[in-house]
Amino acid sequence: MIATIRDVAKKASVSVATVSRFVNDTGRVSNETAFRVRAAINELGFRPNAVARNLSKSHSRTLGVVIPSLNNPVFADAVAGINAEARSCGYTLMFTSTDYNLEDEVRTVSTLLDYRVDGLILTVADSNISLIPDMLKNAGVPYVLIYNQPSTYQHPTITVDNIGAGWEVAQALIGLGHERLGMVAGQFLASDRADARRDGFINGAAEHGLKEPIVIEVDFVSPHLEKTLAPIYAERETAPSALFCSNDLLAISVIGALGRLGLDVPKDVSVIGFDGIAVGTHLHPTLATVIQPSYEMGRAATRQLLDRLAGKDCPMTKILPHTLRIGESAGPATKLSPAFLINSNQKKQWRPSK
Amino acid sequence: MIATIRDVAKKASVSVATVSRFVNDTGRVSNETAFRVRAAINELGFRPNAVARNLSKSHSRTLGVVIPSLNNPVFADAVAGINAEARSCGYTLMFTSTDYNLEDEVRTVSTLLDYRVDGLILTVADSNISLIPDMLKNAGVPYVLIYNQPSTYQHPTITVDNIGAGWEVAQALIGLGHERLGMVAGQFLASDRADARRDGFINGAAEHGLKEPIVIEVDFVSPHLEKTLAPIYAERETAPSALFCSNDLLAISVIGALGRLGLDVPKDVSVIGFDGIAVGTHLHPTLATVIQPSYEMGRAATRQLLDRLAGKDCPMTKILPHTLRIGESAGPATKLSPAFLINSNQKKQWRPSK
DNA sequence: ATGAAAGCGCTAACAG
DNA sequence: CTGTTAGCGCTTTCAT
Repeated sequence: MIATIRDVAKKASVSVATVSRFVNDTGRVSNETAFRVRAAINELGFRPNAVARNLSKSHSRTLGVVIPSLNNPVFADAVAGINAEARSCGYTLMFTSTDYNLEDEVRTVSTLLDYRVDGLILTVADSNISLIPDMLKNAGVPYVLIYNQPSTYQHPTITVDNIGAGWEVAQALIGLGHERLGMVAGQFLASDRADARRDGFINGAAEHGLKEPIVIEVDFVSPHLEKTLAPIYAERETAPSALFCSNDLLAISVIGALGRLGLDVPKDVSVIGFDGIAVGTHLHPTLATVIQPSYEMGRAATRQLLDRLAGKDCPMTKILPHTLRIGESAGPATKLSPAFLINSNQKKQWRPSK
Repeated sequence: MIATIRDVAKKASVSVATVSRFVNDTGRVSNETAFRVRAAINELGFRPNAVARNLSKSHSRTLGVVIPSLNNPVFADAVAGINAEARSCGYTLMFTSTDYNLEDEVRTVSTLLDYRVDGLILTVADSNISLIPDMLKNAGVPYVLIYNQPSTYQHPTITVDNIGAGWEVAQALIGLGHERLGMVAGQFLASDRADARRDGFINGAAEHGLKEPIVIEVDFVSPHLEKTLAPIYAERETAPSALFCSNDLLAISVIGALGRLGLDVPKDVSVIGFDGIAVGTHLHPTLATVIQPSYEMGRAATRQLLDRLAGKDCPMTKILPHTLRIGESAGPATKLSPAFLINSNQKKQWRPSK
């Protein structure tokens, strides 16, 4: 069995109080006593039991992290940021992913609460529906939402301007000459952030008098995507010449599906995603997208939470800046002509001007 | 302050022992007592303090997870599997990523040990160098390595046959007519598994009398890759016609870099990765790769760890099956001719026969 | 500067 | 069936 503070005390012929003081550097300890204690600790390989300490003090130096899925790199990046910041402040993470399962969400938060995490960082499926933020607020447990876009700013949140970004995407696409816009949203459609992105996008389109973008909802990524897109692109004259996808993963799949339908991106259709996941920059064509500073968002959320724990009062909502990257997957609209029926293989790729 | 077991006991006019029995369903409690206790619990919103419980019992129902990086989806997938299995067994995860930093590795493991996790699931940078497995073994803390490929099987490990897979890749490439093979490895080269993959690959090549594949080592993914590859592909006659990358992320970058150098994959160069990350199937061309059952590996590791905790003795090493997927990024070798200097844009893509 | 002792919230004998 | 009580390992007054 691993040595306890009592073992150390005995071996050093001091009281446990002294050992405790030495270990935590709280209160004076004479030099020679310190020497003996240090020796005992090393001999015994003593490491203070954090569980016992946590029970004694009233905190755990532990943060709960709950996100929908690690599958999406955007969350993985945020967790990396959370991890970095938390560790550098002496906190360790209790982590769970919920797979967008509402019940799991509350179950997992309850468990984390049982472990008495000092605070929680979470992105819930839909912050306008989830009971969790209110539950946390009532319980008096510090927390901050990340990525979520509550319609009212009553919960601490780190996010980007999803509406504004959606609007910018519309502007950019219109600027490239596109007139028939579409949006494709995945499981995220039932999510506050996807909603916001769509609203901004549709507004942007409306502002230019374009007819409302069609919204294509897809349930699962892989096989259905092609089937969903096929009928739409059977009629090229009416099909969107530019597609805004609610996230990068989806955008990548859409590009693939479009390719398999014989359509070239960006020559035939422009595609733009959301998130700015790293892999997008390595693709060919590179992925046009709205970049969220995910890692930074993770850090910011952690910092805010820690500040809150320290009693500082922080701004309720922090909007981090996003960046629109017009990668190669988005290009100028080309006028449709009967020629579009001919599968010309010229690779005149449009490249963004720097 | 949140209610304690004592508050409940008082309100229900019973002893704490009875409340404890009721909560943990250990020992009989009369119906009417149960009724009162339940009422008190609900009224007070009592939730047992897991920290206190953990101190009392000698376990924490907590598992430590340490992996190099969440940046690589392959780890994210494994963590998802760990999360699923652990949660279904009532365990929660303490998570940290180390960014391949050796010092961080031991620091983080120490912290996890301080929190008295019941066991650890980890992939260390290089299990043949890391002190951690031995440290854990000596400390008597249950653990299992995942993805690692220790040269001697003295640590519980869940992995795939990296050597065999590397060998198969060589065979497959040779079967496609390739004679000049190359391997490109990233930060992973200082890793046991990348080593194993390379060994298998080189052996496979040697078996067919091919000259030893060149090994291209790259430090960072993004910009340097092109610079590294450029001089090699300046001389097409000697440059590898097929590249085996130590992981999928790297393979995707290589394909991108090659493209920017004016080389087409798979027409000019075949590229095959390792891991089987999901995004690979959505690319165009789809990524050829060795699929590891990452999610399953995470689950298997967790199950094995839990079994070990339960006292069952498990096989030291468990090798899960991998699958070679010849995606579109790997195709038949084309004989070089002076024509290769001409940038012909025919899109005659090779597709794997099912 | 150091020790004694009372908790932190819960579990688990041991009595009754 | 239920209550008493002694820990679990550490922190923290309060004395000395």
